[in-house]
Amino acid sequence: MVEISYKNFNLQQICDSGQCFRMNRTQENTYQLIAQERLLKMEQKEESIVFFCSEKEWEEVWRDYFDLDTDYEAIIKTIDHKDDYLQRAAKYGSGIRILHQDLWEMIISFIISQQNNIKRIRKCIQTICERFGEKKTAEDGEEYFTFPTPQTLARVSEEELRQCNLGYRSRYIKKTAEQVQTYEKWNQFEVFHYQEAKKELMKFCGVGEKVSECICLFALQKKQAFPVDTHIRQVLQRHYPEGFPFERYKKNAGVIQQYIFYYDLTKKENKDIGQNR
DNA sequence: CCTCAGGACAACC
DNA sequence: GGTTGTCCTGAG
Repeated sequence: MVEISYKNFNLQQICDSGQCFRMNRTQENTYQLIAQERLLKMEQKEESIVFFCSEKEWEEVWRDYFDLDTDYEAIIKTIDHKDDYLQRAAKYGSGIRILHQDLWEMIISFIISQQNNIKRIRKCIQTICERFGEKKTAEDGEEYFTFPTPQTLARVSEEELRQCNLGYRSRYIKKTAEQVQTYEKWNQFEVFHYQEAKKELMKFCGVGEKVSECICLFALQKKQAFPVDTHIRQVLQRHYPEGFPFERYKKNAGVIQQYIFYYDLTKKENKDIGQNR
């Protein structure tokens, strides 16, 4: 068990920021995450977070995964003081961190994400893990499924993928799994710069510009990647009709994007709750 | 019944 | 190089 006190680190905000589809809230203040072939349980306390794993595992696996060596407060401080909207958004989602997730898993996850909503994306991924992943048992006896490997998904038929409700994306996934098998530069993604990584990722079937940017941000730690979906596009039009100041935030634009996304998303949900009452 | 949710791709012009 | 139709599914 490891307990850390860290200012810009909130599990609920990370959960709801739409970057990780295998992290869930299990109870009021407890969460679990399946990543790195492991199941990690966590508890959010007022001033700290408890991770139910050994000190060794925390240092070797999760420290990097949760991007602990990046100072998010410093990024927030670079925000234009006159930019009221961004100030509010960053303050609201100041506990968000950009997770260092697995490349292969992100490629498939964000291919699934196109024309899809978060709830359904989670369900689709859960299904392919249960059907094609490896069943494991955690130390406390809880069973979970790992994300299927490229080898496995390359052998799965398109029809079997369709039965996971992946729709027309089934063909993309099948083909990308096959492409990855024979892709020679796989190990080079760690050294590719942003533009090159983005371009290379778009060679995979079903990966366009938006999906590629998501993969760059959430798997390759390219914090300058700024995925623009229809949702973000609307926000930019509404709040930045003169254009968004990309130059100012260039190397951390992706972090800013996450603040905007999370702020706008949960703000809308709050509105809905208000109307229902 | 139709529309839309965090797009990509091929087939055009 | 820009535009348009098509591709699944489930919720509203």
